[in-house]
Amino acid sequence: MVEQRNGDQRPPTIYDVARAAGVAVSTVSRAFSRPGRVNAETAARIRKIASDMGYRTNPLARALLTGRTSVIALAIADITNPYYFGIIRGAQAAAIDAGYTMLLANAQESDRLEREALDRSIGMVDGIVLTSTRMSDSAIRKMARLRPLIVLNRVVVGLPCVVTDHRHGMREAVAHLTELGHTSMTYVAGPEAAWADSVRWQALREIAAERGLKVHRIGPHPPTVAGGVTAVEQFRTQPAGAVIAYNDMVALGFLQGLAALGAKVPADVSVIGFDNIFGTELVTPGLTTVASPLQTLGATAVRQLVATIGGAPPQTGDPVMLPTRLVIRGSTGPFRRRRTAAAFRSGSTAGG
Amino acid sequence: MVEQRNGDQRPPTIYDVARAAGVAVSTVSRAFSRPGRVNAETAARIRKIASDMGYRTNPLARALLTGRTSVIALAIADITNPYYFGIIRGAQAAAIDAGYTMLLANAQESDRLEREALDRSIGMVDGIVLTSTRMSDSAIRKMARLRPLIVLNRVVVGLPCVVTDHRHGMREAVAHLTELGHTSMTYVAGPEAAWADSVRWQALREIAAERGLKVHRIGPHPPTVAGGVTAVEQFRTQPAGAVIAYNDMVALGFLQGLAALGAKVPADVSVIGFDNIFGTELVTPGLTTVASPLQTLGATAVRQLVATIGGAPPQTGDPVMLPTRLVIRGSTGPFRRRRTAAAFRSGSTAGG
DNA sequence: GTGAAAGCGCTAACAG
DNA sequence: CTGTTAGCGCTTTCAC
Repeated sequence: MVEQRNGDQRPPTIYDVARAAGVAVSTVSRAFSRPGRVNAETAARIRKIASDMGYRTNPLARALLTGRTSVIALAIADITNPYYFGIIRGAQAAAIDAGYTMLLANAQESDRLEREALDRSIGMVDGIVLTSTRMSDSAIRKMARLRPLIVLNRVVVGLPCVVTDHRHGMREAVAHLTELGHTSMTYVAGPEAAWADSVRWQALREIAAERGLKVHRIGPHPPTVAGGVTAVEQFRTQPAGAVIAYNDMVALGFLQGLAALGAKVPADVSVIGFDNIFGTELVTPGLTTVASPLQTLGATAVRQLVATIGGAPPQTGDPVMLPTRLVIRGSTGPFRRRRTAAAFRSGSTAGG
Repeated sequence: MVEQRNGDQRPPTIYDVARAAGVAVSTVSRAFSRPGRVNAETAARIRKIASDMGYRTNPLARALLTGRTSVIALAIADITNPYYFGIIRGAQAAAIDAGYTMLLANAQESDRLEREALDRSIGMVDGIVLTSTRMSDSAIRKMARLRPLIVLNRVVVGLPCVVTDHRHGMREAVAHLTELGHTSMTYVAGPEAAWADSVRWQALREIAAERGLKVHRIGPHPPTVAGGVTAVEQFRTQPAGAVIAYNDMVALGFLQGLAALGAKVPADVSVIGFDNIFGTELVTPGLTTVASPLQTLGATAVRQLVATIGGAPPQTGDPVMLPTRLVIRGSTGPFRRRRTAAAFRSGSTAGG
């Protein structure tokens, strides 16, 4: 009703620019989005005026009309976990490349919180990347019906997924230990709900069967440094010369626990982790680990999502599988039966 | 022109719900936003129908009208840096508490990228938290005119700021070293552009003057592990018994560099970092550090921003200053002049 | 307690 | 090449 636009504080609209330039709003709009279809001079003049006025197109209005916000959501199981840093970074870079902005939805390790966060943001985003989601398959499928969606670190049949080739990684890890003379190894399990844990453990069992190795599983343990520390208690009752941990956090904790016990790494026990997160190269000895392609994981997921948003058919077939790389540091060494046995002799806390 | 709404795939709108319920759209709208002003039965019926249809209000349309998106942007200098994990986490939690969603803008350590990311998202957010921004004061002020804004880890006069009390933290660090008998210390500087670096160094100089201590500054060095490693080269030409590093990343790298040289920590050199990031407790020896209240920093900034968005007057007076806490681990110990001298005797690479 | 109607700022037809 | 116009889906007066 009130005709006085641009009253005072509120930002200038396209109408204000049009009026100032003496052209129609559509011309202003075109001057920005399709410069080719406007007289070059006019376009330049409009742009000058617009920038002088401090005009910026209102992305909300545009999105309401076009249905595109150029924002994608990245759901993360736990922002605190260094594992996700690489993923976030890769995703962010790919998003920027494609002209998208990233909305971060932290699940805080909770199914409910993840759902709520996504529920809030789903209306504002063009697509979703679910990372190590805690949601059920059916909940994921429901979301996928609302928006293009891609699943990271989990396989959901019928949806586009990007995963790491844990099986191959485990094969490399075992080969490395075998070369060092180890024939018996303990797997320190992570959370049972974790997709990666079941894949890794199953792969280890199969490989052990193939090669005639002895494997033993302890856990489950929380996928944290603390979880690794406590795992040592369980381990010492039935020690082995080599330990493969669910992930680096657990491995790092395990290393700490061993040190507290006075056990030497790798002389008494060899330890391997998974992922190659920040910190694994800083501890002493450095942690040997099966590196996940973290940044590539994030970037691949985003790129595929952006393609889907752009109209490409979603890759609902086999999941995209990214390769691992074994990073050998100081925490693995030759098997020495006597040292191992001595280190964990009941009651002993003495080391080298 | 086409009357066929709800044609096929597109989500139901408020009109669809209104039609299905046989009421006016305004009634549907009220049923959600002001349940009190609608007949209770009717409201319940409408909500039932809406949920059955899978209706969800379009946040874009709402935002276009109300001018509120319930999204805030968090600009981060470098997502890769573990320093920011705690801040992100605290910010995220506070945002959720207040009913906001967080948009992450990664600056990738670049003034330009930061500006671009913010430019893209500024239209979609109700407010902005700038963390360790690389932008100039004037650029920051310009942004602040567009949206409520809060500056983290830097003081910009006239804008609301949240910072850590580095001065006090440095005082604690020096007190700790002094108690251990150190009277001479080296400061390993971070990037010159970093606000925290200048504050920390200046504080150290003042404190040293007060107490009659000898301080020496080397650098600047990149605020990374690699930066710390290379700093050792410079340090060994003029060693001291105690080192205060710009931050934990540098300190961690410094520790590595010392180990490579065969120097013992803390017997030959004591090392202190700043921030207490992930990893400082995992290295051997653990890093003594001046802990920053990372989560509190993020949460405080967001809470203040949300208050401002809600109409509270922005706190443009003195910056909010949050306290540090000295975390003593194994990297600091008593001063031993001879050990230090011996460890860095020119050409020597042998340790204790 | 409910309905009708006017836009929020923008873009995409459709005419000229 | 440019102008006119009809909405995108929602909330908010203003009537009844």
